Amino acid sequence: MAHEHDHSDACPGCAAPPQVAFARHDHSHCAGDVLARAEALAEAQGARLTPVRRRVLEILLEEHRALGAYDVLQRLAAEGFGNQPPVAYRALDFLVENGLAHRIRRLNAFAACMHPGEDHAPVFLICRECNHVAEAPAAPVRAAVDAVAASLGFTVERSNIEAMGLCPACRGTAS
Amino acid sequence: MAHEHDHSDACPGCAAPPQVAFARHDHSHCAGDVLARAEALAEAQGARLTPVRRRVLEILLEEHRALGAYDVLQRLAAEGFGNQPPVAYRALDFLVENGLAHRIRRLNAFAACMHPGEDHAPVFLICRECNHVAEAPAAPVRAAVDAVAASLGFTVERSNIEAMGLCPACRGTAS
DNA sequence: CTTGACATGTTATTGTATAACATACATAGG
DNA sequence: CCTATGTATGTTATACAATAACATGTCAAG
Repeated sequence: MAHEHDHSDACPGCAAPPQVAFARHDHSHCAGDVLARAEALAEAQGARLTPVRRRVLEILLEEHRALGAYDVLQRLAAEGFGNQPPVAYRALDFLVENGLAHRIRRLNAFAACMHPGEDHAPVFLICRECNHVAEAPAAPVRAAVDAVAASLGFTVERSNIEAMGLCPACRGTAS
Repeated sequence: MAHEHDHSDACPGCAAPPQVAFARHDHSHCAGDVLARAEALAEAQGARLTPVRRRVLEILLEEHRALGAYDVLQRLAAEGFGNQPPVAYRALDFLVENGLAHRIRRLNAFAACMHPGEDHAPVFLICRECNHVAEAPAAPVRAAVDAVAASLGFTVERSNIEAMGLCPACRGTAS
């Protein structure tokens, strides 16, 4: 079921190397790859990737963009899973807790993690035009956050960095 | 109406210099100072700091922490202003747009800006214990974000950086 | 004083998220 | 085998957050 994108030229958020995250490519490949790695990671962590959870992850990977909990729920319901909010939220929370998905607070939405097991708490680059989300390595950014926090005596446990702007594709098509 | 804090030893988020943001101090002083600067800034921008808007800013300054829109609304209603959600949201949106307050997405809440006119889009340090929010200078952090975004061809327009953790006071009282 | 722009007030609704409880399902210990 | 236990799922109901759409009021420029 390999296919080219038909929803956009850009494919933000795809797996490493980051340099191609926004480049045009067939992402059924990277999605499959991510799913395999996600399964391995879940196993390694003793987390159970049950049918609903796995299906939610697949949905996020297929859509390849940030999806609201109710969007996910709608798809689940259509496939015979429960059709009440907690079904979606529980699966999504599980994925987030286990590093298989991210919550994009600015969009009240969730997106599959494209680098499971690697750099958690990445920088999210959110295109305001096409709504696609890319993950960028956050190590230097987090270092800067830790530094300024430390100077105030604040201990950072988790950080969430979201940048709004224009992805390369949408900047090209600027109106 | 100067008074010492009775809700907490810490006073995160207070105005410059940042080194004292979390230090114990009388914040009625910095709040008044911020309010004066906010008025000046609004005037300079041709923005009208009307009674509701001004009152909302005062409420945020008095509370000195992130407040939900409905918390603000409740206080407004008790003082004879409108008691419907749009009243609070409009005032809050105005303050955010004019750089007088910030929206803390992680908390679905709003907090007064402690450095009106200075460094916008700061780093937010959110204490998970006392819920207090401090603003830290974000220039180096934003530089790091811009760098990684640029390497992907992404143009950053706005960024939102929120760190969860423990403020100095709450780390001391760790249970 | 009237027009136009902006601000406020109100009703109603949509969207997001969670509490609380009931049921099913796996699996390790008896 | 089976039953006790923890975990996962399903369902009902509700809480919390945000906005659409429209009516009214206010103020200053013409």
